[in-house]
Amino acid sequence: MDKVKKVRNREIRISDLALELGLTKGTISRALNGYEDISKKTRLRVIEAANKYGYVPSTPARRLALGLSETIGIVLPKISSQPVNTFVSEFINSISSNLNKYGYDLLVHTNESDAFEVEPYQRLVKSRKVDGFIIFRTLKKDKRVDYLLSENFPFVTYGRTARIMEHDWFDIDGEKAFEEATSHLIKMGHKRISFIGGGKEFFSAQFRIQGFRKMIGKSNLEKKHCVEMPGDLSGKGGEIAAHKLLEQKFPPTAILCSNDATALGVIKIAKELGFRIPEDLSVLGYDGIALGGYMDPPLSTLSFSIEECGREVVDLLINRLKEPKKPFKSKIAFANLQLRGSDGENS
Amino acid sequence: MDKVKKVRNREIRISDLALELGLTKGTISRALNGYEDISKKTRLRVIEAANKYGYVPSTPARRLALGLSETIGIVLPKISSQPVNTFVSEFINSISSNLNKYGYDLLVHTNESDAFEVEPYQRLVKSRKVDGFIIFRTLKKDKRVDYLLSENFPFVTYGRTARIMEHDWFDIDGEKAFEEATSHLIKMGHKRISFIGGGKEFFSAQFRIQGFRKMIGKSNLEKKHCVEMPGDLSGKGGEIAAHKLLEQKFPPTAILCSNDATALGVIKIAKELGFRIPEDLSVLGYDGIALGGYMDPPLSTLSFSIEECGREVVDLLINRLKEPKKPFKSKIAFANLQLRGSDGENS
DNA sequence: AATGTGAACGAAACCGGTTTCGACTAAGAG
DNA sequence: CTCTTAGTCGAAACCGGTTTCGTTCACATT
Repeated sequence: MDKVKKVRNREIRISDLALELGLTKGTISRALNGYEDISKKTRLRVIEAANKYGYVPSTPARRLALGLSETIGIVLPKISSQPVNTFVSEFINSISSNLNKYGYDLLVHTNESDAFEVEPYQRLVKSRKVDGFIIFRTLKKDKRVDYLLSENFPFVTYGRTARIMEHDWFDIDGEKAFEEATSHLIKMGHKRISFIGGGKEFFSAQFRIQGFRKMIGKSNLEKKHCVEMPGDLSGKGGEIAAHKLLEQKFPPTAILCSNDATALGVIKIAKELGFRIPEDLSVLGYDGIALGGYMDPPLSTLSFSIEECGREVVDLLINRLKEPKKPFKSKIAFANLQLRGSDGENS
Repeated sequence: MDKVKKVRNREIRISDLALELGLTKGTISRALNGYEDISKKTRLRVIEAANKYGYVPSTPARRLALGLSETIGIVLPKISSQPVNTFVSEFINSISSNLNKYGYDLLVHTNESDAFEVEPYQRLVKSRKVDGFIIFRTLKKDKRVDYLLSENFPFVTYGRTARIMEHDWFDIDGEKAFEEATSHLIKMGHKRISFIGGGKEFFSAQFRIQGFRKMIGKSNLEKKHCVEMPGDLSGKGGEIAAHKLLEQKFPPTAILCSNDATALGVIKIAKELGFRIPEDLSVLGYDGIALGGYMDPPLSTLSFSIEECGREVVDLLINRLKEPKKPFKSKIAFANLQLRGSDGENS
């Protein structure tokens, strides 16, 4: 691979500034970085000159000298996995915006193979391109977490893992969310409530199904009519599960889905099979994607703030970088039942 | 702001390797970078040792020495602008994946104020954090383009600008797309076809409306029944425009929308007003978002490959970096009419 | 045997910052 | 009028690579 020609930039360097002011670069550097041993007079002189000439320190040079990259890495799965969701873009948006506040940059890397491979993380660690990671879509046994822990490399997860006590994390309380959703459906008089899960590999799937089971268990509904179906968090997965559920002799009157995409698939098939929504069938999703509001009927869902997710993980990670020794922190946020129209009373 | 403590990494450095092998770091460097003046024997010895010890060059050091950041920047608008679309995440996914092939990283920055401000670009240029930019959602008169051209800084746009001959760009042929869509509707027997535009600030809006006008002009339809409405590329904008269009004495029998979000808003209002789709009203969108397929009826749209968009802009930019003097290149791709169910014959 | 040649590597400068340490100066203390 | 001391700044090392230039040595040449 032929090299990119280097075009030394004509940007002003610290030595230019030093020459101009008759100082040494060490002094310039300390003046700009607020050291106490620089007189107020020269500090002001330096700052003024820096502004005048538009001096901005060379990031590569700073990074080398400081031994820091001031960059956080995030590894995305290949898009194919969830093309239906705006989560990733909103999450990245929030993360980068919040990182910028702290003077950090966001490096986005796309995984070529599997989203959970360790390899891209290794490369980024060894090449010293990032100071920390944000990991999302966590697994219970997560190799990425294992690797970074073994390297003692800073990171935070969005989502819990089996090693919850050994790292910082932020998560939405999926269990509680599905408890709420389930009891809402029970209150609405539904007797046959089904659940479509998804992404069993994700730890989050367990919490969601637990919430469902817990409330079904507490109720006096007939368990055999409250079926749990597997899914894959895609619209297609919802379609398949819906076929199986709705073609039963006693089909559910309400279906709780692990995410909105699944719910959309369910609604599609339900309509094809002649179910009216919400009269014959209530459908609840999870994610709160904006497009759900434009469905017919508008999708009822559990929504949460992605902006908050980004902000929280960034705060946790920055604190970790600042104080590596501090005990690990975690935070849980809640999803809100957003009833828009795809759910109703059981008649 | 207190500084992050520096934890000098225990990663192996080039000097460690040099010591270990009894060579100098210059020799190690040249051996690993394929210089001709290193004997095959030592080259192999060096490579072997590098693998054995897991040596990976420090990126900050390389970047400083090379005067390159090997990083491409992209500045995202604050999410509020288009929460309905998966474009951004797919685009980023494709870009980062394609950049990785060339050994480049992707730096994602989020604009705090306006998407079209120059300021974040300036900061990234002056701090030497990136070697080039990918700009999207271009304006006809684009300050970002003006700035980067004035600095002679490499970039490529996704979307055309007024200074089309002065930079590399990739775009979808919006004019042709809307020509096709319009003539499709004409062929289906529609006599009253309306258009809802959007994002007038974007250059792309002009091409789309031009395509519409051109085909309406060529036809013998009554122009007064082929209304053009403004929009803002949001669902809300579609709703507002739909109200105005459909509450006319002679409402359109087909509405062509500048994007899918708008089309969803239109469909929502149309249904509320009692229009059956597609029997009473055909609606066409643009973008090809996956979720459109789950609408009722599934949204007909003009779709294109976002992966391709990412790949093309990356190729253009990398070539520019490799050969800064070459004449500018551009490429146009086409959108495909994807008829899913929201359009039909005019009865 | 002296000279020329090319292959292979070492030495050192350089990239542009940061940080430690020491020197100088002026003011305050005795 | 010396001696400290604090306040300022310069000098230089350092971060970890890359690259230029020159040296060394083996070997072929005459």
